[in-house]
Amino acid sequence: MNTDNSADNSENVSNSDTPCVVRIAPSPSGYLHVGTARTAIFNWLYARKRGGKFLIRIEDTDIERSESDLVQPILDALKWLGMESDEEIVFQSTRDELHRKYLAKLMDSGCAYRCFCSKEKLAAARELAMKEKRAPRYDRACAQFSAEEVKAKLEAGEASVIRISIPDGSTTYTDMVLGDITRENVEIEDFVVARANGRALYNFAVVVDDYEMGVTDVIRGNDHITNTFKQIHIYRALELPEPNFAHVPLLLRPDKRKISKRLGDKDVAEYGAEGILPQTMFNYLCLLGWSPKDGREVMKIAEIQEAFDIAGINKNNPVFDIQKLQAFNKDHIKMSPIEQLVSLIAPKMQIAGLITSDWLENPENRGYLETVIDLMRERLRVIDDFVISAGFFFGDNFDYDEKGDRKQFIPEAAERLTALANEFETKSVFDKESLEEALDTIAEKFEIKRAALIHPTRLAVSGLTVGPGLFDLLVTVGLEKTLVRMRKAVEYINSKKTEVSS
RNA sequence: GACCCCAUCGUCCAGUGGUUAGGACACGGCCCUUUCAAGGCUGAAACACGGGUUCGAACCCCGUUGGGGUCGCCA
Repeated sequence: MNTDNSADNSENVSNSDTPCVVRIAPSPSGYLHVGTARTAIFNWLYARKRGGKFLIRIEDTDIERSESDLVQPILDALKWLGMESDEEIVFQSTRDELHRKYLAKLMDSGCAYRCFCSKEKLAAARELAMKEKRAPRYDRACAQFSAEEVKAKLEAGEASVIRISIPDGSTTYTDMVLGDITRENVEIEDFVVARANGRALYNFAVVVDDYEMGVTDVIRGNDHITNTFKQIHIYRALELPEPNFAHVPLLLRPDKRKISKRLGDKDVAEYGAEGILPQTMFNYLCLLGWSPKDGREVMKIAEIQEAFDIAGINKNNPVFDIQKLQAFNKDHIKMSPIEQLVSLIAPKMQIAGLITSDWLENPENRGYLETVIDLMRERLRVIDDFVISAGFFFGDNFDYDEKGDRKQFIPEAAERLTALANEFETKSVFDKESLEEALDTIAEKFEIKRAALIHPTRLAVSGLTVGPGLFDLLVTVGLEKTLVRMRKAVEYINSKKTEVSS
């Protein structure tokens, strides 16, 4: 009799060949945070792995403003990550009638009753319970009323909500991630399923919608565990089949608090705007709480899809680490197809004023941009780095790095750069070999190390002290610009000299 | 406070009864000397604590501590 663990249990509740329907159910906030994105990813992976369906439902029953300006950003962010609903998107707010139908069914089942208690009375009771260190639970006062009493109150126009009655005993379900979870039913109060105005509340609407949408597997955040017990009792009262449940750990901030918009945690779209690739985000997010167990970390989405197994999801809450996200991004930039990089980088260059909107239409320009990207991609952490570290390939308008200026643009550099520029000019071909040859010639002439020429030249041509190999850099920039920039630097160095002497 | 969940380097992830406890990010050092924000090598760094079970526990059980979540006529 071996003890069950979550992996074994998950095998029991759903075998991997069964077609499934999963859903992600965000509420419209105009914002998709990384936690929700990650939950969506797990759902999506689960569906893809089994050839099932991935659906999106917008839970907008409370928020009056279910305008598309609050919904669209969420959909956009999901799409950015490569996830779209396999069916038409469901808006919970449009299903009021359906919810009411099931509410009537619930009343008929005898598993629910009308409650006439005032909000004030309930709030006071709750407060008292907390103060006395008891769990706040509804006292079932209204469950005692006879049918006649209820009828009379209703006719008298008393406002009432609907509460579900939770039976005695205990409730256990098998979580695909956490294994068996049990709760004493006395801990689950007779919660409200419908408002005084007759509209269904969250837990009830979710059950109805999940059932109607054919959802077979509910994969959501850990924070829904208590809801799961409530929902199970709704399924039972309505005599509907229960789906499988999986509760994935919550994403935490470095200070171990739950990630939230309020605390300034970034929107998924913001990471995108800052130059994180969607495949990086996808990869990093699903590795928070899951791994392929074989040491692989930086993976393509197809690889992840292949290796994914919900039973392998951890139980503990991981901390979101932006440093590691960026490190992943560096690797994904290296592996990413050039077209993707061009399409991401070009708009940023336009904003930076480095190229015009039609610049890319010229195939020659595109080729040049691709060359530069290939030269630079090795050292990019985020897409935005490109604008900073490769701007000099596209314009002469740059300042010299301050430290580099002090260190490299010493008085002697003027003469050396001039000589080197002249030597470059004599070369019939402008390639790595001849450049290296020219540099060696001048180094010998001045009896200095190559580095004493290389560094000032780099600074003169790029304004930077770091970057790709100098000869690659120069070949890409081209002879003409190289000479102009070197001579411009010479002038600058000379002007520094006169400033000092005057 | 009640209930539920969780617990391996600073962080993420391996490790399910016998391992020098492994990898990644971050951090330190060294190398490359054509730079580094690139690359290579390397170092420091963890089984929360206490009891059991067992010949033997990071791993199984119990407790403690710590962390997280939930406790609305919100979703």
